[in-house]
Amino acid sequence: MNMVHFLSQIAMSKKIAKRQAIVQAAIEVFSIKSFRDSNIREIAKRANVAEGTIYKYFKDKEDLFFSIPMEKTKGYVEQLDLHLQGITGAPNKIRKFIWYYLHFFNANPEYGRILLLEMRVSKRFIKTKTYASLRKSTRQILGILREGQEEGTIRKDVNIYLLRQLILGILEHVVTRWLLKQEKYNLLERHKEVGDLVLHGVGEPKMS
Amino acid sequence: MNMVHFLSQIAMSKKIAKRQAIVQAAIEVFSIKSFRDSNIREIAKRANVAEGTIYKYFKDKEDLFFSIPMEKTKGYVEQLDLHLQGITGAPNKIRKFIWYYLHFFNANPEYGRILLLEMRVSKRFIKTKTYASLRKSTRQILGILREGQEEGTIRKDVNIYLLRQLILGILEHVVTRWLLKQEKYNLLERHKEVGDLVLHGVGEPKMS
Amino acid sequence: MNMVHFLSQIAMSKKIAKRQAIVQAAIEVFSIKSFRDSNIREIAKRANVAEGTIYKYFKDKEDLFFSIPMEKTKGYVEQLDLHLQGITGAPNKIRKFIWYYLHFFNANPEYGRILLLEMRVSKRFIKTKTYASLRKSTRQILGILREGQEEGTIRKDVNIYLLRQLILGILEHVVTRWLLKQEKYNLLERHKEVGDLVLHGVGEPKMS
Amino acid sequence: MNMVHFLSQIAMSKKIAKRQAIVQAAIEVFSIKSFRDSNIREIAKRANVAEGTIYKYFKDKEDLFFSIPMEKTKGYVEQLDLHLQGITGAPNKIRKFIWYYLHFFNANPEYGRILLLEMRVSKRFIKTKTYASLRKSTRQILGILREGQEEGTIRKDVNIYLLRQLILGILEHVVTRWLLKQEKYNLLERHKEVGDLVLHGVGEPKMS
DNA sequence: CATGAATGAGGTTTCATTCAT
DNA sequence: AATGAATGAAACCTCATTCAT
Repeated sequence: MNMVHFLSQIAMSKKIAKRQAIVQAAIEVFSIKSFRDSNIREIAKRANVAEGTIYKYFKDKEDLFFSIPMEKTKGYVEQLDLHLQGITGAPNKIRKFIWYYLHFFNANPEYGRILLLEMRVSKRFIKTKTYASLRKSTRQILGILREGQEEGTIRKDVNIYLLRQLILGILEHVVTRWLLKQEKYNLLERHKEVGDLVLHGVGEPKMS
Repeated sequence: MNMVHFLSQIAMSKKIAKRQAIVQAAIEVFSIKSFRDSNIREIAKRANVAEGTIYKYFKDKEDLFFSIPMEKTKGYVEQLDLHLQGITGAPNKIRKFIWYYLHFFNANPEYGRILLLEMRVSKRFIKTKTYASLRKSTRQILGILREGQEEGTIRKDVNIYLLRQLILGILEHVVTRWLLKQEKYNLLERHKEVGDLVLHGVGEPKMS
Repeated sequence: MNMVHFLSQIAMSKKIAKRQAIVQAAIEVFSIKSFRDSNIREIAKRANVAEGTIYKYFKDKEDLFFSIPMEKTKGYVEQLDLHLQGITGAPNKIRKFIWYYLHFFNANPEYGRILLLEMRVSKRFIKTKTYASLRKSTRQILGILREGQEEGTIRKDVNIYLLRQLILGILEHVVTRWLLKQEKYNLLERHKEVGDLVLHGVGEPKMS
Repeated sequence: MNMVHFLSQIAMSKKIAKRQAIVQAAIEVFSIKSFRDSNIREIAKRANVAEGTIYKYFKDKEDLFFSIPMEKTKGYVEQLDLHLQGITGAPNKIRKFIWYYLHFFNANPEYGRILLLEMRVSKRFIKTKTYASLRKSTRQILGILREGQEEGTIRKDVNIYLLRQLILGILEHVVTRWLLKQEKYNLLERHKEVGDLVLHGVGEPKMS
């Protein structure tokens, strides 16, 4: 590696670090107020950069906003994959999925507020590339459900797309309520119950 | 009834009508853009009143916004009560609840966008009186669930608060996706499947 | 005239007066700096109105800018018509036209700076309605030139469109130089000489 | 010539070349948008240099802007001199001057837009050294006019300063209109007519 | 009671210029 | 000498709210 290359690498990592700092500041600010109520000045102040600097890294305010899930999604998917490895049987995988979902937002409530309270309901967002890659991450759940149907642990007459909606629906609902109640309890408390409900339904318990 | 009283009643109903017109215009405008992106000017134009007039009926923009669910909630609850009458058994009542929920938003997508895409995730809103009365309407579902546990159609070891979250979670999720996809299909198509999923779960079908 | 009508007339004339005040302030500001270097704040200050008020009367900064010539052009054309009345013969009319042109800008140097130093060279301006009406006012000069050709005082083989360009060219040039030299001399001093030059050309004096 | 000197000469010509590249890029950019609407970033991009580099060669944006006519004027004057050589009689020289003026801008419309639509009307520009040297180039026309008066082809009672204004006025007017009309026709078409008009005036044709 | 003209604070974005590398 | 990241001031425009009529 020659000198120029070496120096450019340092410059590059500095740029990445500054970009990260801006995104982190944006997460903090956007999680308190809505997109419209947040302002660039405060993000710049928190990131310790000038306002104009933000526009060197992001096209505009919306670009910055929608850039937030990119990194976060990557980490989420990678970790989820690790957590699912070595687990056998769809039911156990579903329980793990539920656990990890709650665990993740328990650890990232600020990002949760942005993703679940703002972006999830934004007409603009669902046209974004970021949204596409986010959807991809929920696609793996379908694989688990199909696997369950093949191994006989999940009924074959269930619409797995709707089942996914049920799982995501209750998770989103639980996390959303938790966020709106200012995270006054530990989200993970719920994980076993949610798993039971999703897997066993509301009818009579199965004889074993 | 004397004349003055009579005239004042006419004046009163006129006032109520104008208030209604403003709220209706607000629903139309707030359902297109977010609270911050909507403006009073357009609401006034649609309601055929002057901008200043809105401030005779509502304290400020937020007051107008949060006034929207009041009327709507009243109609929703009344109709839901009627629909549930004469139905026996918790499972049937749950199915009817699901059907009515989907039916209501299928008929009121504009209000749906306001309630589910905006208010449901607003920190301010959950401190509102309106929110309190809205919650009351979802409280009746607990009664149905308890009834089910007593009559033996719902397992006694299920946390009914969480079960309510599951029901509301999937319904909100289904309606939210439908709204974001510009209502391109009929929401009611889903009602039977959702009921099956909630009631039977994902395990092996029960022998009858 | 009923009361409402009467009152609305007062309101109307107030609005017109305020609009006039804004235009006048705009003339003062735009004549000092270029369009881009001028700012709305200063115009508002000079007009004694709030910045936002300007946007009630004009769509945006450019709309305000291009609104300036409207009124002025009207006055110019009307006065010019009066001045040309009762004068016989194209040469005399041309002399009067030259005199009035110089007289007008001698009396309105601020407007001159805006029209001749800014608008005349603006690609945007020539697409404006205002420009169209302005051109109309220079069209009457063609009538005079045609009249001259018919009465035999102007050579028939001269391209009158080019002749108009010559007349406007020298007038614009003379006024432009005067404006750039901070109006240090009286513009009307030039009127006779310019007339001679345009009418007699540079060749040998005609024998009389 | 020693080695160091030789190398420094190469360095020098490289510097000159880079300066030229910047000026050329500036001409391209400034001819599209106004001085204020043009930006250094785009000029730097077109010149294939960094933004900061421009500030090594020019004090600031205005310095770069006003540097444009320097080179161009030099070429214009030199070529004009060549074209006038061997031509006898003021009228023929005036015709040639007109022809060359139109020819030059026909070949350099970008520079024309900068010089005639921007600089010519800039209060700042007329205080520039560049402007002084530009004026010098129009001074030679006075020599031609005096020559004409001495040889009897131009009337002695004509104010030659005003006559120069007439010639420059119509030329500027013709070229300005052509530039604003996006150069849709060939500018040189006009040259003979303009010469006729300037030389013969509008009165009766001279008997020959 | 109704109006709508007026306000002016506030926010996003651009861009000439600097300076450390 | 060249770079280009960083700066931060400046400006247009919007809009909720007020208040005189």
